[in-house]
Amino acid sequence: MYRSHNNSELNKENIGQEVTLSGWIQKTRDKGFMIWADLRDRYGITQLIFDEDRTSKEIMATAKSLGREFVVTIKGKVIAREAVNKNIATGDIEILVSSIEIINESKTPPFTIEDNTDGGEDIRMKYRYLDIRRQEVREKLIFRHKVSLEVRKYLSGEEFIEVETPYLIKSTPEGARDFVVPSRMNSGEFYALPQSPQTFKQLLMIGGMDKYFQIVKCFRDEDLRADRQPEFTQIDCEMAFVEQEDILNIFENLTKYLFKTVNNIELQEFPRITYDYAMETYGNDKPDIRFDMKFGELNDLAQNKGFQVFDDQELVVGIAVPGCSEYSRKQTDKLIKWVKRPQVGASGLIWVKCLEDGTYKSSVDKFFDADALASWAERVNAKKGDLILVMSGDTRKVRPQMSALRMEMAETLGLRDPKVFAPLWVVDFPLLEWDDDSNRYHAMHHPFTSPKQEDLQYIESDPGRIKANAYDLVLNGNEIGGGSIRIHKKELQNQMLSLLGFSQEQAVEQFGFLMDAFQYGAPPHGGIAFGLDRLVAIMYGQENIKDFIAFPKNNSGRDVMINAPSAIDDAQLDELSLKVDIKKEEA
RNA sequence: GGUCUGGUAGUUCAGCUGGUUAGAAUACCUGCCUGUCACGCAGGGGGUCGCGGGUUCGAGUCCCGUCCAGACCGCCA
Repeated sequence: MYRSHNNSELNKENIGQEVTLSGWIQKTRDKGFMIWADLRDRYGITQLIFDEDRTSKEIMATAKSLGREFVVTIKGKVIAREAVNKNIATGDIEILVSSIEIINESKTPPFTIEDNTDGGEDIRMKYRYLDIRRQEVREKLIFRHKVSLEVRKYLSGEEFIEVETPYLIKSTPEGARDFVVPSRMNSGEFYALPQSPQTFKQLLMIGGMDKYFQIVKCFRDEDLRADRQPEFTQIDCEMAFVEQEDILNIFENLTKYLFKTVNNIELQEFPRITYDYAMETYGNDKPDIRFDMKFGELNDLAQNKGFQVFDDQELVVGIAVPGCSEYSRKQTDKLIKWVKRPQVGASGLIWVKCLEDGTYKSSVDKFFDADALASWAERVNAKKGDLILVMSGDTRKVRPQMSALRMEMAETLGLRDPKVFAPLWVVDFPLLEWDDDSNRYHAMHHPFTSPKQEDLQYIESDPGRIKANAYDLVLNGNEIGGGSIRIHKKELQNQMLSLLGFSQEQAVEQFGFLMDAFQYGAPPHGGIAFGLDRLVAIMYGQENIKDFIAFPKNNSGRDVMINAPSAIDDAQLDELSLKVDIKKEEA
């Protein structure tokens, strides 16, 4: 037998009992006459004691030889500690060891297995199995498990059915790049891994499943970020006979339920704003509304007053940064430098200090008098003590730039409190998005999103102004879910695909199966998908999703532990009828 | 594809304006220690300064290239 108890459950009640425990040696404290060892498993830590008077010489010698991360099984008696430790659950007791077996020795780990580990990200990923022994990582994985479990409970309670959909599917040109898998039995042909189970869940609706969900891996071969992995998990949902309102309600309730059961937080009703409002007010379709700093458009107040920088620009926009009117020249210069970085790409930044005495000081005092500056202050809702920051230029450039600045200021001012949760719905997304590179419209959400009925009239004349029945759930500046009401008629789907530049043949080749299915009584339907990794990370108060994934990939899509991806041998290539021809640039 | 930051002991980092034998903490090893729990004390071992080239009397430090890691922009229907 390896254990009668785990390492967190013994306490005063157990004093006198003979127990068997197993685990890893966290640390030994050798005082010569007495040796303590912390025995760790996933539940906690129990202190073992060996001492000259009560422990045999042989066991004493074994105790001296214990190293970090040795796996041992011990038998012993639960005794009261002379000096208790209030910091751990088992702090009242210790185990006087009567026998010990070293099950497996361990090399000295490359980093310490502690909450404040000395290991950097690099080394921890290479030895991820050691990293997972740390309480911090373990807790995050358990937290994720709890969220998944509650999702399944809630949706099952609402009569959703979890159905698995295939991973080996068909590559499509729309959207992200596909990961492809060569087929041995069909030489020269490839499967693609799903970017989402989108068409399958729609087919399930046509199949009458009515309410479907799946906690499912999705794959996208695009560049990565702190909150983006090439394989990631979605809570994928679809419902038939519903309107947008039904979906928003159910999944708002799911979100509230998760926060209640997992975080013990009661969320209020989620605000709903339109995409257009989000862009005008926050310059961004996933606004962080934990703080204010709403955009104020200043065109009418600031243009044609002799300041050439503003004149003839499409947009002049400002925000009021709270409590920063005392910024020094050095600090404002730093901000100007920051917005000029290539990542932001602004051409400049104007500042106005709203001083406590009611006067203004600005970088454009030559061009604007106090009355003018006061009118700006009113427009951007600036109070005494605030710092107004203003940028100008093309709307589609300035908005994201100002948005980046808004987030940066919030970050510096500590307004992005990870323990505060501000969810909202962004609705009425545009159906299409013009792409200069390919010189055509792209679906903003995906090609199956239904246009709003009242905008169908623009489908020939001005497709760009069509709004969609599409919505995102945004939490603290992150998109954590997105969905839409889908098209369920063949004709409209065809029209949509042709808007996206598909020829009739391509449309049939790519999505003929779906449009065929629409002809056999497709019900109206719609759905949503949540990014589970991101949701879990944010609920936990973090934005980096790596620690919530047991074995994540690094920035370049590599698994540094197993060293994947890697080359495959010629025999394997032969079977797949593949030849690898890596082009190397000639010097 | 691009921008920025970093790469020095097992690990995390410091190392200025180029100058003698490259440091700290921690981890590791040895000894001591009668209640430790971040134990303490004394001692010890441990370095291809990512790699290649260049400038220089002299390079961890400056320059060029390259690889790796991280954050971001593009990209992510």
